[in-house]
Amino acid sequence: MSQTKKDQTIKKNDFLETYDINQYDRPSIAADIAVFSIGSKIVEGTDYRKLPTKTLRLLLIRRAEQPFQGEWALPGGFMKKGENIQEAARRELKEETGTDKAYLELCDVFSDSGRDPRGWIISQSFLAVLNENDLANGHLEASGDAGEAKWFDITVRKTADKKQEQDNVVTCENDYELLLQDSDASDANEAVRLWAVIREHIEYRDYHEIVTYDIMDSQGIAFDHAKIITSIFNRLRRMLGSDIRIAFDFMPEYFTLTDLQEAVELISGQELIKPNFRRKIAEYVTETDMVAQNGGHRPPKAFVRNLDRFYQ
Amino acid sequence: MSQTKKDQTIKKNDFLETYDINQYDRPSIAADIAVFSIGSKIVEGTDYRKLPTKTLRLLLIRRAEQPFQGEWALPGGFMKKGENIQEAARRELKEETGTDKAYLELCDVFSDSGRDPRGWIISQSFLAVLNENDLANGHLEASGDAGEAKWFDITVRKTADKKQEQDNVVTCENDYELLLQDSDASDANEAVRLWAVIREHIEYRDYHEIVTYDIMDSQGIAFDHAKIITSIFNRLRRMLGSDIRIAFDFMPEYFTLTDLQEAVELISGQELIKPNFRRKIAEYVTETDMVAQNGGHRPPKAFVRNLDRFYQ
DNA sequence: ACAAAAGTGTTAAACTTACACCCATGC
DNA sequence: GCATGGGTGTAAGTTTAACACTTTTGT
Repeated sequence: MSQTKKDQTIKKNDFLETYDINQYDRPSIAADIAVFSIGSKIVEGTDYRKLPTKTLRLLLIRRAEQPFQGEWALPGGFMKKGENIQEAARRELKEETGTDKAYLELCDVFSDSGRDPRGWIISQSFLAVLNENDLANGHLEASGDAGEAKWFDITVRKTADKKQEQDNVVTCENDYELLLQDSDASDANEAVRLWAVIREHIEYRDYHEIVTYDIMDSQGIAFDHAKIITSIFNRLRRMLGSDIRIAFDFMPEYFTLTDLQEAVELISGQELIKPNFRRKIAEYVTETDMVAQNGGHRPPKAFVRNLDRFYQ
Repeated sequence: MSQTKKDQTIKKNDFLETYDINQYDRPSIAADIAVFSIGSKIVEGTDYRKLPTKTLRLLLIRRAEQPFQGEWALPGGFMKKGENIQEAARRELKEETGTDKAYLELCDVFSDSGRDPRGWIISQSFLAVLNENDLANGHLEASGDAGEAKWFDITVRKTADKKQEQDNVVTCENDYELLLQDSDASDANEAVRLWAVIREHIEYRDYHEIVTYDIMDSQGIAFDHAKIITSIFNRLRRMLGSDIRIAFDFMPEYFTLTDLQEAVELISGQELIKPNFRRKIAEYVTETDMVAQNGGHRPPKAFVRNLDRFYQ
């Protein structure tokens, strides 16, 4: 601060030897990943013509240890020295799913003090999107390290929506109900069912916004992960609004346009008009001469991504 | 991992007492902030009718200590126990600029090992936008802690643009020239002039993308901050494309539509057609009965933000 | 035959883009 | 008077949105 000219001649190496990084308190860094996919519900005994119902799914891991033993958490783990946070996330994702074929993007950072009872732990949250055909053997395995892994049908519903202005400060409070249901349960009554209510609190003051999330209620979801899940889901929805390409990450190499449209509809929560949708994504896909066989109706053509137009 | 049923009955508190967070290596966390504003160049002796030329500016701090002593770095500092990363960033921003009236948003995380010679240090990078009228006394002060602070005119220019496809892997290499020039230099020859070439490397493999930045060349910019600056500038430009509201964060409470348009043009690097621009932003502004006085031409009306439409 | 889903064409409305023009001011 | 910037109108082109219709299949 008040260093003189003379002091500045200290050599770089001398400095590095006297600098002790351990004098400061430091947090642990975790990468937590919200892995989304789309799965189909096979319902027996329905009309042979009908396509299976699809659901948006989130991958969760049952915690084998304290804290939050037995509750469900996002897959993830601690960052190791020598790797960067993106590498840590990809390593964890591969450990849990066995695949590298996934979209992976850093989203937000959760660093409130007290968010983890084990100590000062910061979570770098990631959004991942994959197609379940790319899983190690086409399905999840007990990958060992973190306990049981399961897909959950995810529903996020806005239940309240409040806006008020006072003294040039605009405050919005949005409540979201997060519902997670065991995707593969044969008996609906026996299915694991997780639940949370999250309040998004947006404050616009002096023309800048501060967004915070609070957990109002939570059942069976470990740590502050209900917050993280809700915020990443909202981000996925927003992303889709400005760039349709994220929908393709749910698809396998060959896919039908109806599958793609269903993906967009599931994420956005809105039905789309088929011809309009097809015009919109036309430039991103290439028709193949293959057809899918899926029931008592005209077989749909299979498409692949049009890489040329896909990447700027 | 191979915990038995019996072990799982350990009580939460017992667990917490035996858990030693210090057994793991941990990084330090810094918040580094790219503070942008728009400033005017007062050129003496030009036509009395002409408006001052505006430039996009970035705030940098001259490092008083090793490492990188004498070079210029983003304002920022280490996160403290008991605050979250957003609070740390706002604290640092206030220390450097004296204001709370700034847009502040977490962008990316820079965590490559070896990025800081002092040890394992992760940078959480933030974008900040402010209007210089909101600075503590209308201008920067030697705020003490971190040394000399200065505004730099920032220019980012794409100098190369390569795209190739091989084995279903698309690779893009974009080179950017980053130029930073002392905003307040009276003599152009004596002005501090910082410079870097950054290569953005985008790899699309298995339908997911990995973006990395490399510093090809750098003059006078500390740490890997040339990377951070370039990536945040690109983010600001992209943001503006999808949401015009960020442009308002450069404005004071009362502003003219020409000032607003100039802000958008400076960030996007593109000239806009006045009537079209005005139609686009019409819903975000409210006309006042005040006028600005700025030279030998029709005085422009002053506008304020239309808060109602501004926030959803 | 029929229900389900695949796939295409048409039109009106909304928005974007480009350009042309007039107005008010200080010197 | 004139150069500079403030401010508005209009028409063509493009995109979006809604709807109606035909085609193909397995049982």
